[in-house]
Amino acid sequence: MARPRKFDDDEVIDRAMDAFWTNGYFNTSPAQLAAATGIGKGSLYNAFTSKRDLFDRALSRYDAIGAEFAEQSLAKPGTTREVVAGFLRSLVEADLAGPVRRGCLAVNTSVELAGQDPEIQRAVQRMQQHTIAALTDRIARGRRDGDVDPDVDPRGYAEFLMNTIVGLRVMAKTNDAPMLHRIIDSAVAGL
Amino acid sequence: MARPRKFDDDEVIDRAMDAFWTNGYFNTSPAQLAAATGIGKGSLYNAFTSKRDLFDRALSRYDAIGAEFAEQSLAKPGTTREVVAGFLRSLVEADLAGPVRRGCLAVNTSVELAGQDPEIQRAVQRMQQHTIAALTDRIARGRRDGDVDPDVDPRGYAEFLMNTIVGLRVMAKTNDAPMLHRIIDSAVAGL
DNA sequence: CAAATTTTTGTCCTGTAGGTCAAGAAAGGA
DNA sequence: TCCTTTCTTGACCTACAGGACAAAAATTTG
Repeated sequence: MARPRKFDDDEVIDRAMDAFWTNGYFNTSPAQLAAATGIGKGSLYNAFTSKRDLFDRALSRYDAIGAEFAEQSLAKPGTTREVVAGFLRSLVEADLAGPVRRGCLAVNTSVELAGQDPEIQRAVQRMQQHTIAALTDRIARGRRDGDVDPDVDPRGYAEFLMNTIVGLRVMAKTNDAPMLHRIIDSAVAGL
Repeated sequence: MARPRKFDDDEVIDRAMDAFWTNGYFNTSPAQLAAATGIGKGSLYNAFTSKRDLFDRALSRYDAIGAEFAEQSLAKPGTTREVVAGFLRSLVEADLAGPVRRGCLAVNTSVELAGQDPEIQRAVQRMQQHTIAALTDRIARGRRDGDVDPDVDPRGYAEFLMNTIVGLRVMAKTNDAPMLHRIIDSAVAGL
């Protein structure tokens, strides 16, 4: 019927996500996106309407990856406190692993754009809700298992942990592993 | 001897700080800075070497303001838990008050630049240390007053609170007051 | 093979970022 | 009063952001 695409959309979105993640939205130019994805600027604008559209898709992709990771991580064996602490630690370790501290794309985006842009604000909210829901479920299960004090409100504690995670991913830009791990220990002490 | 400046440097820095705070570093142009400060672009570049230099000074100014606010706020009467909670609440309320959610300049800067720029990274660290020190002092005093459990490590808890604050100032971009206040309550429960 | 359709490449375009510079203006000193 | 010095204004400059578009290329259908 017509000439087929030479590239896979999802792969392009993945690479674009990396570029946005490392440099931020404003500081990533179409030229950089073309270089990062390996396709011409023209093809990019043909496949995706605009830089903003591509960014929106990259955010969705990030959401999907993050939601699955949380799911997997929280399904591991162990007490609630151990599992939750392990989840937070793995996030921090991922932050510290790379040569450049890119943090969390959702947090970066929230800081850079959510204050001005309601659509972005909603996207970030959705992502947070996914994590909060996963944490809530795991804590509720802990309560059923007798693993967590019945006084703990699963949803409330999950929101508190969400806030801790967001903090950690910013703090990871300027602090070392021991301090971050101490913070995690404090945060899960109530479980 | 020579023609004197028509403007006060500190006032210009204050207004520049506001512009950077609202729009971020990359997304604030020299033209905007000129408009925000009320002086010509040429004068700006005469008085300050570069956009970056002006930003550095704005950061210093922000640090000074923040440090004094923390000092004042934590010196208020009340139990340690009350005073600390009041401090966090006042930060959150400031975030929610404005028409545009600009968050915390230090956090914004950390997210936007600290990953790539070691100088910025150190500046952010300094600011965090000021807040951590103020919180540590207040908690230590609480322990002496018999107000705080002796098992609490002042410095460790201060670091944890610092992380909570950073989280809150990001979460304030996408969440409402009740949730943020619940998070604060959870965070001070260990005091 | 021709036609129709969609992609790719590369050129082109407008606006703005970030900054420079030359000219004139405002002070104090000789 | 004129000179020197520093400040201000505004024009100017180069590079790139973000995107539009035309022409050529690749595929399926008839």
